[in-house]
Amino acid sequence: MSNVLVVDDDAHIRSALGITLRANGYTVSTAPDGESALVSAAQHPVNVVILDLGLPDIDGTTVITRLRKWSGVPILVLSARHGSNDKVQALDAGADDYITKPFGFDELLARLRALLRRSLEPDETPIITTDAFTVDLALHRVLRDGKDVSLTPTEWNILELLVRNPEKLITQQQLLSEVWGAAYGKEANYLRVYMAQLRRKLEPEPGNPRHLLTESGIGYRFQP
Amino acid sequence: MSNVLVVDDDAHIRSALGITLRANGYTVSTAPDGESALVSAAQHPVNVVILDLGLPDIDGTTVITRLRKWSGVPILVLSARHGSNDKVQALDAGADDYITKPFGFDELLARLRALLRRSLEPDETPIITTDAFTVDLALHRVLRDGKDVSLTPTEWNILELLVRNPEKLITQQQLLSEVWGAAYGKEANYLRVYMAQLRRKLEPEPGNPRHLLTESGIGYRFQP
DNA sequence: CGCGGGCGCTAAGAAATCGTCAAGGTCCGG
DNA sequence: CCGGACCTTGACGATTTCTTAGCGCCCGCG
Repeated sequence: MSNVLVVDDDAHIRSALGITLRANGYTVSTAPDGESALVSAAQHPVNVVILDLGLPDIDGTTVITRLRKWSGVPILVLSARHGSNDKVQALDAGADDYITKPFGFDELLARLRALLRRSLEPDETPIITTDAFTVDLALHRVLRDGKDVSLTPTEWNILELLVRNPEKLITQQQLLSEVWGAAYGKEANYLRVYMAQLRRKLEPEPGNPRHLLTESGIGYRFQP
Repeated sequence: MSNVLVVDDDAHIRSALGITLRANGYTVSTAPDGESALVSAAQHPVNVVILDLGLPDIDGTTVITRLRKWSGVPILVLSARHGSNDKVQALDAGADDYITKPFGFDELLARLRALLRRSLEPDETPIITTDAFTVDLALHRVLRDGKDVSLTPTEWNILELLVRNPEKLITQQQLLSEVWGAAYGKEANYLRVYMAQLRRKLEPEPGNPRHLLTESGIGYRFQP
C-alpha cells in the first residue's frame, strides 16, 4: 500500500492523522519539522507528503521548494491560513493541493486518493519468461514462439500456481486443493494428466521437461 | 500553449473565466452543459477541464465518470456546494481538484498551473482500430467500412469494456457485474447472446471471430 | 530376477460450455 | 392503442473440457 509522510509540528494532529490514515490502509511516517521531513523523505521512499505550512524551523514554502529540487512526490498542503497569497505561493512552489483547516477527514482522504491515482505508476505487468514460453499473468495469456497458446481453465490454474512460485516445490496436495478444491486430496491422477497436457503445449521436448519439473512422490516445480 | 475547456451553465462565469484565462495565455473553449462538454472534449484535444457541478442536463459526477471512460485529462471542479459528500464523490469519480464558490481567480489560476505542471502531454486519441471496424470511445460510435454501426446500450457497454482492455482476458463475472450489475453473476447466457450479436455486427466472419474471442470457461478477449 | 509403486501418456465417454435461433416480455414514442 | 427497439428466457445441437480407465515405462527393493 501507499506510504504517506505527515509533516506537522502539532503532535496531536500527527497522531490523529496517523491513526486515520493507517485505518485506511496506508503506511505512515511522521516528522515534526521541515528539516526532519526532508531527511525522512530522502531516507525511504514516500508516495505522498501531507505538509503543514506552519512549521517551527523552516518556512513551509521553502520545504516544498527544497523537496522539489530532487523529488516529484505529490504534496498536499495543510494550512490554517485562508489567504489566497499563501495558497498561490505554496502551489507555485510545487505543491499539488491545498486544504485549509479545519478540514474534514473524508475530504482529505478523497484528495489523497486523487493525488495517488495520478502518481500510480503504469501498472507493472507480471510477465514470466523462459526459453520456451512466456506467461503474462495480467493479460491471462501464454505465448510460445510469438503465438498464443490456448489453455483450458484447469490448465491455466495449474500453470498460474506454479509460475507464481518460481523454483518453489508445490506439493500435490497444494495443487489439488488449490485447483480442484479441498476435497480432491487423493486424485493425484488428475495431475499427471494435466501436467502431460501442459508439457505437450509448452515444452519443446515434452518427454524431457526443462521448466515443468516433477519431484517424484512429492509434487511439481516451475524452473524459469 | 495549454487549452482549457470551461463548462458552466452561467454565461457570465463562462465569459469572466474565458477573459481571465486568455489574459493569462491560455486558449479557451466553453460549453454550457454536460453533453456539449463531452462532445467538445472529444472533438479537439484539451489539456484541462474546469467543470461546474451544477449543470442543467447531466449530473456533474456523471460528466466526470463519462469523461474518464476515455480521457485522462485533469479535471478541476467548481461548485457552490461546500458539503464534503459532494467533494468526495467528485474526487472519487475522477476529478483532480475541487474549489468551492466564491473563489479567488489567483487561487484558481495557481491550482490550474499545479494541474498542468503534472500533465504535459495532451491526451491521446481514444480511437481503437482493427482490420474490420473502428471504435471511437469518446463519441460512442462504431464504424465499419466507413458506415456507422448502431449498437444497443448493452452491446456498447460490453464492447467498451473489452476494447478498453485490449488483448486482456475479461472474465464472465467482470462483464456481467460491469454491464448488468453485481447481482447477475450467474446469467452467463446473456453474454452468449450479446457476443453473438456483436460478432454479427462487427466481425467479417461471425462464425470465425478474429477480434472478439472466446476463452472457453473463462470469458472473452478483444484482439486488435 | 520378479514385483510393485509412481509416473507419462493416450483415448473414450461424460459433463459442461458455447453459438444460435426464436419466442415472449417490457418499455417508449407516435 | 400500436409498432418497434430492446432485453430476457428457453431450447437445440456443436464444440470444448473434464473425468476416468488402462497400459507401458522406469526404478528401487526384496
